[in-house]
This record gives sequence, structure tokens and C-alpha cells, in this order.
Amino acid sequence: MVEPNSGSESLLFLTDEQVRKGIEAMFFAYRGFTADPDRILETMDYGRAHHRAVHFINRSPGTTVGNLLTILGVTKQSLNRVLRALFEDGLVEARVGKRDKRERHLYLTAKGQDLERSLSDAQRTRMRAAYRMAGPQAVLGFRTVLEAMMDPEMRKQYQGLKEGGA
Amino acid sequence: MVEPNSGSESLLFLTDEQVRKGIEAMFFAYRGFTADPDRILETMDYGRAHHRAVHFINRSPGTTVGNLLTILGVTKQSLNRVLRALFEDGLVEARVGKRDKRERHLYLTAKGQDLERSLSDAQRTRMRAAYRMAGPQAVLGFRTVLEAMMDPEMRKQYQGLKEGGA
DNA sequence: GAATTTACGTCAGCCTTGTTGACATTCCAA
DNA sequence: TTGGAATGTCAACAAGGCTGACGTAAATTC
Repeated sequence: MVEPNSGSESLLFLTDEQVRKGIEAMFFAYRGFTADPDRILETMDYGRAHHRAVHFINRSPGTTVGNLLTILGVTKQSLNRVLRALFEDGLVEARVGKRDKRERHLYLTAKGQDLERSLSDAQRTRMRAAYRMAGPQAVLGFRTVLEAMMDPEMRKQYQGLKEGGA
Repeated sequence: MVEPNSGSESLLFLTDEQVRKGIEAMFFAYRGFTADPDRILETMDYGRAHHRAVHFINRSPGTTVGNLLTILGVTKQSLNRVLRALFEDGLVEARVGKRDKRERHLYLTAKGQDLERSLSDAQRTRMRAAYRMAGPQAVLGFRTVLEAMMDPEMRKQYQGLKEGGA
């Protein structure tokens, strides 16, 4: 049913049908979103999990294992499997914390940075194309809605990264 | 209207940094997007794959297995495992095609519709809240960018569903 | 200084959901 | 009649989640 509207304001954008279109758009767009890096990763022995780790280590060099766990929202066993592979292949290195020696600070090696670049180039190219097609006004709306969709703690993480970045 | 940019207008929304924020927004938002149905599903014996099947069968009642394969982008073996569970639990029924008896047309049973409703209620509630927070202009932009991110074939699927709906 | 907590690693085992390959059935269409 | 399409099913496997249990070193608290 069409929702009531305050005054003459149209709230048609809140109908079930409109919302469902948004849901399906998320589904199909997310597929596109991951498609390019996935293609690169599958030629190597890596998956999406490695990509995510590499992305956020690149984003916040020196981040700890614990931070990464929070951001990625997986168990340490899961993350550890991924990190072990990245260590062994020399893409990531861990340095023992100076202040707190229990912590491991994670950094991409040169080789890791190369991979990161090739992955995010692919993804950025698609994003940039989409941005260009849609225009700045649409991009603003895109980000606004996505932010509103996040869980509050995740939104904090996201906004933290926003400031924190280089 | 803060409109586009002929000539020397700002293209700042296309910087690497802006694009990266978009990438991270997609990552975090998608987590939120799936969180609510996931919580419901995990109490039952189902996963996201079941949700997707139920969603699209509900969306296009009478769709064939082949159509579903195309839309979901998985192998028939994967889909078949999911469908078998849904048949056994009486959520979905398959009717042999009248014109082409090889085809199975898929329908939700009343029980299946109940599950679909409870799942999409959860997801729609979040989406609607996000839409309301962001406003109609932002929602327009949101959908525009997502559409631009899709692979062309997926975009066709998506737009086909748009018209095809109930 | 001892006890506890924190940060991390690791082993083992399980589940979901994706994959390939092989093969059977049914049925449309040439 | 035969080829190929649509569907189903069996088997095996992999990625990447999960839990539980245990170990170690360092920091913190008592």
C-alpha cells in the first residue's frame, strides 16, 4: 500500500515496491562490486577474505590483529588462516608492538602493495565509472543511503576510517 | 541544484579517496543489509542461499529453475541442494511445465510465503529506515549509482524484474 | 610477587555454499 | 530417429565461515 503523506509531500519513495527495488539493486550491484577483484584473485590462490585483509591493512598500516578482527567481523581463527597465507607469501609482515609487545602490527610489503594496487585498481575503475555515469549529486545520495543502512557500530568504524585515512 | 560540471567544474567526487570511501561504504552497508535476515535464518536450518531463492521465487512466481540459475548466478547443483531442502520442508513447490514438460515452475507455498514475509519484513524495515533518513533525492542517487555498478547482463535482469513484478 | 586478563596463535572439527565431473531422464525439435 | 536442451542427482572437493580447547607471552591488577 501507498503510505500516507504528510501534507502534499510525496512519500512514494518509501513504498514496499520502491524498497524492494533497492534490495534487489543491492544484490545485483554487490555482485558487480566484487566481480573484478574476484577474477584477479582466482588466478592466484586467494579469495575475497584475503582481499579484505589486504585492503584494510593498506588502509591503516600498522593496525593490529585485534583491530582487523573488529573491522572484518570474523573470528580470529578465520582471520589467522588468511594472515598466515599472506605472511608465508611475503605480502604482509607483522611487527611486534613497541608499547605493547603482545600486539602485532601489520604492514603490507612491497609485494603486498602491488597486489593491493592491482585489486583496487580493478574495483576503483568500476566504481569511478559508475560515479561518473551517475554524477556527484547521485554519489552523495548513494553514500548517504549506504551509511544509513549500516549497523551503528559499523558506521563508527566506517567514519573512523574516513578521518583516519592518509 | 548543485549540478554537474561543465568545463572547470569540480570533479573531486572522482578522486581515489572518494572512490575508496564508496568501496568501504559498500562493504559495511552490505553487512548491515544481510544482518537482519541472517539472524532469522540462523535460528532455522537455512542460510542466505535459501533466502535468495525464496526472494526471487516470490518475486516471479512460476519462474523456472533455469531462470533462477541465471538470476542467482550459481550452478544448478548448488541451487538444487537449496531447492531440495525447500521442497522437503514444504516451502516451495514445483509444477511441471504445461508447454514444456521438462521445465519446473516454482511457487511458494503458504508456508513459504510466511517465511518470505518474515525475512523481507526484517530487511525492508532497515531499508525503509535508511531511505527515510536519507530522503528521496538521496534514494534516487543511491539507485542510480548501484545500477551503474552492475554488470550489463545483471542490469538487464534487474530492469526486467522491475517491469515484470506482480 | 602472584594471579588474572589480554592479545595472539594454533589444532581439530563442523557447516554452508560454492565448485567440477559424470551420468540419467525426459522431452522438444529438426 | 536422433541430437540437444532442461532438469535432477551422486560424488568429491575447496573456501571460508564457525566453535571449542589449549598454549604462550606480556600487561595489568591485586
